[in-house]
Amino acid sequence: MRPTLQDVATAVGVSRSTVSNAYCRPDQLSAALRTRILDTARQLGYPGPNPTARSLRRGFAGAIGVLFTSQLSYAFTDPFAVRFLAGVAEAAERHGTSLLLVPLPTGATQARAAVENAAVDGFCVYCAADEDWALDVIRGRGLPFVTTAPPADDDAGAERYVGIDERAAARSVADHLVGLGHRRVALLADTVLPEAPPGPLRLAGADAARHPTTRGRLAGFADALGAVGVDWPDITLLNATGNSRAAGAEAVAGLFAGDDPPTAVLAASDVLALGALDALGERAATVSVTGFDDVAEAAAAGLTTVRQPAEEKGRIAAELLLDPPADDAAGKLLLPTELVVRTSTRPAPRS
Amino acid sequence: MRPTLQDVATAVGVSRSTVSNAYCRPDQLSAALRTRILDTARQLGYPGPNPTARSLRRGFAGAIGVLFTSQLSYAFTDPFAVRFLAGVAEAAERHGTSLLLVPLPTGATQARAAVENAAVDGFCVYCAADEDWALDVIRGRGLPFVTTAPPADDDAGAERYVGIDERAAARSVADHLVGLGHRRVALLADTVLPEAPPGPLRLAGADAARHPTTRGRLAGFADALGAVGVDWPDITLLNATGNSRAAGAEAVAGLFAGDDPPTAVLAASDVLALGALDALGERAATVSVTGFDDVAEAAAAGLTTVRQPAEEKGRIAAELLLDPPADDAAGKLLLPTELVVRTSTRPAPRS
DNA sequence: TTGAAAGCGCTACCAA
DNA sequence: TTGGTAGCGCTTTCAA
Repeated sequence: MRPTLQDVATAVGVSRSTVSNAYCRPDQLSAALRTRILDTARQLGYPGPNPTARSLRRGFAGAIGVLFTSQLSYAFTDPFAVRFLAGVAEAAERHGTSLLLVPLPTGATQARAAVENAAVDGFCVYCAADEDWALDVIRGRGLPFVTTAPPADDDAGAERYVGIDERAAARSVADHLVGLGHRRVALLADTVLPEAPPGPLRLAGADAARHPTTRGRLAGFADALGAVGVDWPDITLLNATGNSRAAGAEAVAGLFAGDDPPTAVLAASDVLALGALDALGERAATVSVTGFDDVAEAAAAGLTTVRQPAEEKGRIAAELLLDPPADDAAGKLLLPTELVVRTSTRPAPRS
Repeated sequence: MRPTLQDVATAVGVSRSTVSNAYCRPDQLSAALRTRILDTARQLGYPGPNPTARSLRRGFAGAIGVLFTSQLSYAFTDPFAVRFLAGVAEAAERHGTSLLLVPLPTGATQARAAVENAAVDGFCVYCAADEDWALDVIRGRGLPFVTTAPPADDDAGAERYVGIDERAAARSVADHLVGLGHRRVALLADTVLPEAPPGPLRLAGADAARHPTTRGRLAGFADALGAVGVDWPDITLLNATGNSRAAGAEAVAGLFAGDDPPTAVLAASDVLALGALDALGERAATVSVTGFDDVAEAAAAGLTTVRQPAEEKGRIAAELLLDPPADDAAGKLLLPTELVVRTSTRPAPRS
């Protein structure tokens, strides 16, 4: 049996409180006694106060939870998510707080349970204004949380978030393409509808997309095209079955075989855009492609994209959680984005 | 005040045990009573059993700790570490276990405390055969752990690890380079000695390097060179101040300005190798460079390297922890590696 | 099918 | 400076 604090107390011949003080309030006892206690503890093989018992008693866990909409192991394949996480880690590090990454099982009940059972003091919820159930569970637990997007309904009062203006940002790349004369354009996004197959997809409008981030970006793309008279029904929408390079390539495959193919592809993420470039191969020299996020690979590939501050988003999210601003409005942040023009976009060919 | 299980019990007019059963042993009470309890709980706003209290009582945390030698936020900038983490996450996901990422503060005492206070059932210790103190703390707590390298001292009995044969793997790239006729070679590694400045560094031998992984790789490089009569004192060793592209570039800068520069650079990681290529610029066409790990960027850069299975390493580490093999030897794994020859290596120029 | 009792290991208050 | 007391919120025997 592993010795407990009580065992140490008995061995030294003092009370539990004193042993406890030896560990967490050195100033509450004489140095001599403290040394004696710590020595005895070492001899007995007492590993120090049990973290769980301490958490229970103290009333906090010393960790914050991080929730990803997608499978956790997928999150690590998404360069933007990883940079977000790096930012969160940086803030947590400074605060001496640990990070609990909670995988969400597929079943609804089990996923709920995972959030209910996380021993944390709060949550960073990545990219999930959509996962209302998770936010409900967190609220139910009375825990603070920060999301990476404004709440879908504005009635949700005093929430905290750090996001970007998805729609305006998307519009900025789309405007760039439109300015280059592109009119026949394909939009590329992932998991537009839950079970949609890869490739062209009919959708009533940007609003019909499943994921709020996707909705915002598609709407921004559509805004720019609408401004020059290209309306939603005339825009090709391509669905990718995941936010990965391979899925991006798959979604685009075959599109350029038909006649009158698009002159440009507006992707909802860099990863998808890079996949599109993969699929285009030689044709990439004539078709314009844009991304979103400005991940590291984008620069190397010469991808025109919208930069959003990834690490900063994570850092701020964690800070908002770890020391909440007194001012309510200060907890609602939209970070700036920036259009980054590289070589993957060029004037539309005269037709 | 947040309601507790007791409050629900009182409200329904049953005992705490029954409410507890309603949550974790549905078969122990009638469906009707259970429904009544759950409904009342909802009305009262009871969020379900407190995870910490449950952990204390049940005696396990439902999470495994992940420890990185370097700063946690740095780990996310290292593509190999991220892939390792993805593997760990995959296994954890399947097991319904969370991942506690524990940042290690700089102070020795505080770093110890961080490991002591982690509410976890075991640890995956990434790349830290060196961090003996951490392993000691973990052992002291009586927790199981898995490392990514064999223990430095073999007397450490029943440990579990999943690593590679660093020395043999390193020798395989170095042999390739030697086979191409290279004799004037620079080795590039990071943090060879704790406070060493960037650039050329005198070292008594590969064994003198601080980090065990680095020791293994440098030794492997030296083996191959030694076999053709190039001995340690004649090998240039370059120190990088971190495992990053920038640090790799910095370490190499200036090396090729002198006369009789090396014809090849053997780097201890892909990231460093890519940095070296950055620094070489045009000269990269004449100098051969090799990496280690085979991260995603390596392929795009045409980097000759040694591939090791990153995700698998993580996955296996977590599995070794989550369901330990009965057989002791089955917990000690060296995974295969593979030399991947690309375009960054070519025959040495005749001099 | 339900309940009473007995802690899990610790910390914080207050009194000595 | 030290110790006693009183729980933190829960689960799990075991007996009814």
